Amino acid sequence: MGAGMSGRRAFTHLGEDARRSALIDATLDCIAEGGPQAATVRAIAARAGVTPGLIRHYFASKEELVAQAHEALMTGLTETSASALDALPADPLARLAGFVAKAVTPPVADARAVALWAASMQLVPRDPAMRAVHAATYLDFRDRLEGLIAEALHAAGRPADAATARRLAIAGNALLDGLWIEASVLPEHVASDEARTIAVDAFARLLGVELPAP
Amino acid sequence: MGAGMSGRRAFTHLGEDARRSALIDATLDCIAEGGPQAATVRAIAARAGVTPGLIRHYFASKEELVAQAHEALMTGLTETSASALDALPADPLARLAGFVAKAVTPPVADARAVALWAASMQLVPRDPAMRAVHAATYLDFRDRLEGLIAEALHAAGRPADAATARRLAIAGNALLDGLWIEASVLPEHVASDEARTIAVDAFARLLGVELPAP
DNA sequence: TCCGGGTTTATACGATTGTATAAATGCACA
DNA sequence: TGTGCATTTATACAATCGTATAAACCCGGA
Repeated sequence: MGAGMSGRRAFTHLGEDARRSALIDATLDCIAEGGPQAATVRAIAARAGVTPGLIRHYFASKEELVAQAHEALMTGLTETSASALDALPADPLARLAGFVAKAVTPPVADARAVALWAASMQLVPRDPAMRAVHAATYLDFRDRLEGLIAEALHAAGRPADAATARRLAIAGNALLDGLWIEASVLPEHVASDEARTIAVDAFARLLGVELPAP
Repeated sequence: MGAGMSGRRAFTHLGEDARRSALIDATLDCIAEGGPQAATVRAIAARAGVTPGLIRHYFASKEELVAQAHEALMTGLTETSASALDALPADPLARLAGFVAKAVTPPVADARAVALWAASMQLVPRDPAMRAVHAATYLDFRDRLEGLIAEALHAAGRPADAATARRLAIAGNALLDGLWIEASVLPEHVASDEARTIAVDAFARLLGVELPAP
C-alpha cells in the first residue's frame, strides 16, 4: 500500500496499561469472532495493530493473556450491570421490572457477549482461576437480584423470609440467564420486546406481585 | 509394552458405521475434556484406538467430523429427553413436576454435557448448519414443555390460551436452561436436590398451581 | 486355501502455532 | 539537542497442526 520500498514499520509508544488493555480487547474480539482457536498470537497482534512479539513482552504466555482477557470480560459485565442500577427508578417494583427488562434486551443481550460467555464457560470446569471468577460474578449478580426481590416483596406488602428470597433469586437468575442466551442467539425466535415482556411477566408470577411494564 | 521388536501394529476391521460412531464419540470426549482446541486429529485417533490417517478415510476433513459430532450430540440430547417422558407418571401435574425435576438433576445435569453444549454454542452464530440444528432442538424441547404446561393447567382447572401457554413455555425453558447450567457448573453453589426443589417450586409459582414433589 | 477389495497403518510434507532472541526505534529527560 | 532505556519490530526455531499418499493388513467369498 505504498509503504515505501522497505524499512521498518513506524510505531508509537502507548504506555504499559493502554497497550495491555488494547491487547486484551483484541483478544476478546478474536474469540468473539472466530472462537478460541481463532485467537492466535498473530491474529491478536494484527487486530491490535502491533507485531506478534509484543505480546510476549506484556504477557508471560498466550495462556496468561487469554486468562486476563476473560477476567476483564467478566468484571466488565458485572460493572455494567451494577452501574445500570443507578439509572433505575427508586420504586422497588419498578426497579425490579427495569432490572429484569434490561438483562434480556440489547445491549446486554447480544451475540458477541454470548459467544464470549460460552468460550469462558468452556474453561471454567478446567481452569481453577476461571472457576473462581465465574463463581464470584455469578454470586455477585445473584445477591444483587436477591436484594431487589426482597425489596419488591416488602413494597408489595408480602415480605418473604431469607430462604424464600434466596430460592427466588436462584430461580430468577436462571430465568434471566436462559432468556438472555436465547434472545441473543436466536433473536428471530425470541424477539427483543417479547423477551422483555416474558421476563417481567414471569417475575411477576414468580413473586406473586404486579409489576409495572418498564 | 512388549509389543515385539517391530512390525506394524495389529488391528481389526470394525465396519463403516461402527468406526464412524467410534470416531464421533472420541471427538466428543476430546472436546468435553479439553475444549475444541484439544480435539486434534491425533488426539481423536488415539482415543478411538486408531491411527490418525483413518479419520480422513471416513471424513473428508476434520471440520466435517466435528460437525457430525455436534449433530450427533444434539440429536442424542433430544432423544434422551423424549424417551424420559415415557417413564413419567400420567397425571399431568406430577408429569410436569417430574419432567422439570429431571431436567436440572443428574444425569441430565453434568459437567460434560454443559462443556459440550458450550462448545457447540460457540459455533452456532457462525455455522449455518449448527444454527439450524440448535434452533430445531430448542424449538423441539420448548414445544414439548408447552404441551406439558398446557395439560397441567387444564388439569388444575385453569386452562390458558395459546399465547399464554407459549410465553410460559419460553420462560420455563429459560429457567430450566439456566438452572441446568449452574447446577452442572457450580454444583457446590446449587446442590442437586436444591435445584430440583427450586425448579419445581418456581414452575408452581409460574403456573399458579400446586405441584407434587417428585 | 487363496485371493480380491476395502480397511488400516505408516510416513512424509507444508502450513501454522507459540516461543525465543537480537536489533531498531520512539520518547522522556538532561 | 543529544542520550539512556523501555518499547516495538524483525527474524528464526522447534513443535504441532491438518492433510496427502503409498504400503500393509484383515476378512469374506471363491
